[in-house]
Amino acid sequence: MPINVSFKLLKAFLTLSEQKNFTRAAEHCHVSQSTFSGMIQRLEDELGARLFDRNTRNVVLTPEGELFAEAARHLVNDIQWTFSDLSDYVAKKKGHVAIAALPSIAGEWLPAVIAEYRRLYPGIAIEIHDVLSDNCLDLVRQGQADIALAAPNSSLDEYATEHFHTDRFFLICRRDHPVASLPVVTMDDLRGCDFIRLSRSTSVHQHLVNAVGATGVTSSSFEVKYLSTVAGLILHGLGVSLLPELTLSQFRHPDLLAIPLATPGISRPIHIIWRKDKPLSLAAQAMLELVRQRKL
Amino acid sequence: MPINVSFKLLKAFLTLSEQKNFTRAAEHCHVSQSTFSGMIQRLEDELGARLFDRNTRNVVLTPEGELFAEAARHLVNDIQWTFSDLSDYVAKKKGHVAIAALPSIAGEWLPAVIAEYRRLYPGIAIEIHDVLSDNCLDLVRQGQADIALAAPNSSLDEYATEHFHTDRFFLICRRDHPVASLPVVTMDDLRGCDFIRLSRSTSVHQHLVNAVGATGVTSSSFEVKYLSTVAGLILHGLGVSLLPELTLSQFRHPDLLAIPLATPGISRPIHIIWRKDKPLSLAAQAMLELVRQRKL
DNA sequence: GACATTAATCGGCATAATCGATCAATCCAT
DNA sequence: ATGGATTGATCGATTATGCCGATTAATGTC
Repeated sequence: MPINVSFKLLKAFLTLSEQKNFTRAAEHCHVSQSTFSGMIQRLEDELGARLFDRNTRNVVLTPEGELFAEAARHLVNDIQWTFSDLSDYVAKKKGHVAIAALPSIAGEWLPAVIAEYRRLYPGIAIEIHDVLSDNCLDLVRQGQADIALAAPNSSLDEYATEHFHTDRFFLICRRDHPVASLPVVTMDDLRGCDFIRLSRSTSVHQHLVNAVGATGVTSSSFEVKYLSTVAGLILHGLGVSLLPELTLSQFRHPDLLAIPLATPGISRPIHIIWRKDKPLSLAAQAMLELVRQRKL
Repeated sequence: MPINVSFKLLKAFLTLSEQKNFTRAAEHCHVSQSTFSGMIQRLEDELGARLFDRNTRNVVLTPEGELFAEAARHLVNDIQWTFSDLSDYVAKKKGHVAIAALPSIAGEWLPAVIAEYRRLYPGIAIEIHDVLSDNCLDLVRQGQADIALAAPNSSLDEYATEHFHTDRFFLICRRDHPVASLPVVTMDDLRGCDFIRLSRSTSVHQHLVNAVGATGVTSSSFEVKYLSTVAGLILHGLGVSLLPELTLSQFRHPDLLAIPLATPGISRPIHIIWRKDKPLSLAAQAMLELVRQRKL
C-alpha cells in the first residue's frame, strides 16, 4: 500500500487542529467547507486512523491525531524550508560559484566582472582560484571550480569550451634596446637576443615553445616564475621577453616598451571552460553569462 | 503561491535520481513512462527549477536537483517514519494505556485482565495506579490515567461512566461471634457491635456512613487504613467490620467468617470512568473493551 | 420544543492524471 | 555516412479526482 499524501492535506489537517472548526479552517485554506471535509476524510483514509473526534459542536483531536499532529508540524515545517531554500537558490539569492582563472586574468580583467556579479547577486558566495592553466583544468575536472578561464595546451575534448579571447604576444624590452624603435618586430629582428621566459609549467612558456620553436628562435637564457622578476631582469638589460597582452600591465615602466609582433605574430587562445558531463549550477550559469557579456 | 507537492512526486523524483532512466524509474513507480515524464515536469514546475538535465541518452541531476535530492531524501524518510509509526499505533503494536483502579480491584480482579491485554497487545506499555476512588478520578481528570475503575461518592457528571459492578457488603466477624451462625445478618442483629472501619478517605467508609447512618447504626470504635489491620483487630475479638465483597480475599482465615447482609443490604456501585471531553486512545479503547468483556 | 450552528452528504461539473501510441533526438554498429 | 535501437517528450482520448453549491442530519442552546 503506497503512501500518498500531499502537502495540502497536511496543511489542512494542521489548520483544523488549530481552528477546531471545519468551516473556519476551510476558509483559512481557501476551499469550501464540503471540500475541506472531504480532505480530512481523505487523509484519515490514507492513514487508516480517525484523527478528529467530531460532531456538530466539537472538533477534537484523537490521541492518534495528537501523535500525527506533532509529526505533521515537523513535516510541514521541513517541507516549507526545503522549498524556500530551493526558491532562494533559484532566485540566486543563495548559492555558490567557483571560478578558476589564469593569474593574469584574475588580476587584470576579472575583478570588474566579479564586482558586477556581486552587485547583481549579493547572496552568492564567490570563490576565485588564480592558478596556472593546467591547474584550472584540474579544478574544473574535480568540480572545485565551475568555470575556468585558461589557455591550456592539452586537449579540451573532455570539457565544454567557448572561445574567450585571443591573447597576442608582445615583445617587452628596454627602451634602449636595438629593436626599441621598430613599430613592430619580427622573429628575425630578435635573432641573437637573450630571452627571459616564464617557467615551463606556465601556458605562456608552452605557447612560446610551440611558436618560437617553429621559427627557429630557441635561445633562452633565463627561466623565472614571476612576471615581476621578468621585469627586473629586462630593466637590468639582461634580455627581452615575449609575453601576452594580458600581462602588460605588469610592465608599465618608463624604461620598458611593449612592441607588437609582426603578423602573424604569436598568440594564445583563452577559453571559457566547464564540465560538459554535469550541468552548471544557476549561479555558475549567471557567471558564465556575465563573462560572455563582458568578454574582451 | 501555495506549495503543493505530494509524497508520490517526491518518491518519483528520488527514484529517477537513483535510476537515472525514465523508463526504469517509471516501472519502479508502477506508472507508464509518459505519466512519469509528466510527474517530473510537474514537480519541476512546482519548484520553478529544472531538476534533471536530460536527453535521450543521459539523465543527470542539475545542481539544484542535487540540493533538492538531499532534502527530499530526508523528507521522504520522515514521512515514511511518521506513517509507519502511526500505523503501528493503529495496529496497537505500540502505544500506552494507563488504568487507575481501587486497590481491591487492582489486586483481585485486574491482574488477569492485564495479563490478557498484554497477551493481545504485547507492544503496548501498561501503567496501573492502585489508588483510592477520589485519586482515581483526579488521575483521569489530569490525563494521567485513561480509564478508572472506582466507586466515588462525588459527582460523575464531568466524566463518561459505565456501570461495572455492584459490590455488596459483607459482615466480617470471628467464628465465635454471636451472629456467626446466622445465614444472613440484618442491621438490627449488629446493634451494639463494635465496628472497625477503614479511614474516612476511602470510598468504603463513605458508602458505609451513607448506608449505616441511615439505619441508625453509627457506633465505631476503630478507624484504620489497611485491611490487614482490620483482619488483625477482628481476629483479636475487638469488633466486626462491614466490607465489600471484593475485599474478602483478605479475610480468608479459619477463624473468620463473611456473612451476607439481608436484603436490601449495602452495596457500592463501581464504575468504569473516563474523560468524555477527549476521545480514548486506541490502546485505551482496547482496554475498555476487554474490561467490559471480563466484567464481573 | 424551536432555533441556530455545524459537519456530512449528494449531484454535477471542471480539471488533472493516466495511458497507449507516436514522434524526435541521440548513440552505436556497421 | 547510414540504419537501427534506445529513450524522453508529446499528443489525444479516457478516466479519476477534486471542488463547489445545495441540502441534510446531528447537536447544543435558549
